[in-house]
Amino acid sequence: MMAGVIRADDVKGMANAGYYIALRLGFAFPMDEVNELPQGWIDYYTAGRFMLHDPVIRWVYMNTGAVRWSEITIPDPMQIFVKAQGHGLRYGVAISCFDGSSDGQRSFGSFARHDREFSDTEIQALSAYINDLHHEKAPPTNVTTAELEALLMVKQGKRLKQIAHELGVSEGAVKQRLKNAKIKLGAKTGAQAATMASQFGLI
Amino acid sequence: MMAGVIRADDVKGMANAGYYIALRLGFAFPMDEVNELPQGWIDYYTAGRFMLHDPVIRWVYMNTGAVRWSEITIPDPMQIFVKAQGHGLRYGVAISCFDGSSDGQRSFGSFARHDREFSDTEIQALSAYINDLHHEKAPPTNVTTAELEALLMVKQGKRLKQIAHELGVSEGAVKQRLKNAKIKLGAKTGAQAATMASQFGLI
DNA sequence: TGGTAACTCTCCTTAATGGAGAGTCCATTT
DNA sequence: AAATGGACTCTCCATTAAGGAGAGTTACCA
Repeated sequence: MMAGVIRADDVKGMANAGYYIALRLGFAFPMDEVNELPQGWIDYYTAGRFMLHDPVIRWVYMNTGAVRWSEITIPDPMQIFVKAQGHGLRYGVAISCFDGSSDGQRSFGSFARHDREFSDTEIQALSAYINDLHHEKAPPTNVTTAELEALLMVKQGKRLKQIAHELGVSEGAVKQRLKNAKIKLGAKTGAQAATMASQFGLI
Repeated sequence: MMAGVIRADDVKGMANAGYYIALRLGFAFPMDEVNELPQGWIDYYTAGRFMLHDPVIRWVYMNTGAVRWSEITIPDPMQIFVKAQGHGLRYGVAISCFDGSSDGQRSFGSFARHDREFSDTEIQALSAYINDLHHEKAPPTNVTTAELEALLMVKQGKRLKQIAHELGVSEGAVKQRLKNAKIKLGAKTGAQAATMASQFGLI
């Protein structure tokens, strides 16, 4: 039996009661998140501000690796696991991934099923998935200040002519900076480059 | 003495040891954040994963209004306040703002000084500032599905021609959708509209 | 039925993009 | 002290894409 590479579609099938992924958690909050939990649970959780009390959150902050919800020993005074069951989130696995090399950023996911525990194979596949996403979202480090400066101004809705004027360089220079930025970010358009840099927290 | 309207520049002077603002915290994480804390503290805080233990964070999650750090009674087993002092964050105020009307989103800020406590007037001004930002960041609700669909594809680096083809409409139609989206978002260019929609969590 | 709002389209102007090439500033070699 | 290579910056030009003004088409609601 092989784990194989899995994609977003496979995850939906595997976590049939929903899942949540937070990518590149830094100082306090992540760079990106994927929330495929049931809307009812999202609303209830939000209104109740459960995050700080959620044993899953506490576990992923403190640990690295994977654990079934049923194996988490952190106290649950607010009965969040019980409340989650009411929304179909009965069995689950929490996965936390930490890239020692980077600036302390970690990513985690919490996946839920309503019918049975996750198998070891599934947990392995999901761990690999989180790990992949974590590395995919690693921001490029070679984008120069001049390039980011131009990207920021694009994000702010400025035109190339205006950017050139404000920076005191030619329009051609601005174009080149944006062209370089696009290559480094792997973006096809200026709009995509600006949103990517924004999500990476570069600008 | 008047509180008056304050801007980002004024905040830097008022919180002379740094500040942190999280805007529109929903399910777990905020839509936007401003981090003007000292880099040394950011690194230490990140590496130590203090967030879940930080009495300030716990306070702003549970309460609405403003409180001086010295008045917070939540236990601080990890001595985060003491550790913060080593980075110049000696006196502080936490401000939490909740807009009952919206979908449970709240915003908060934590501001620090190294020399003295914040005055009531300052706290009032900072509260107003957070409140303003909170309302400024309220996502528009009138952007249509078709418009968001087009914005998403712009964000993904697609060209108008390709978007039109994939959606089965004319290129002019796509332009019109983007124009409407820009008006509703208050954006000057498609790039700005896409990044704004992205930060609002609309796409 | 007149008003309004979303969507659609065309025509024209202006802006962005991509390719090829060249000068500048460094740090590393020769 | 050249020479080399790399990263960055800038120019020019041809092509393509985006933006703006205006008007037509549904469809729905008062």
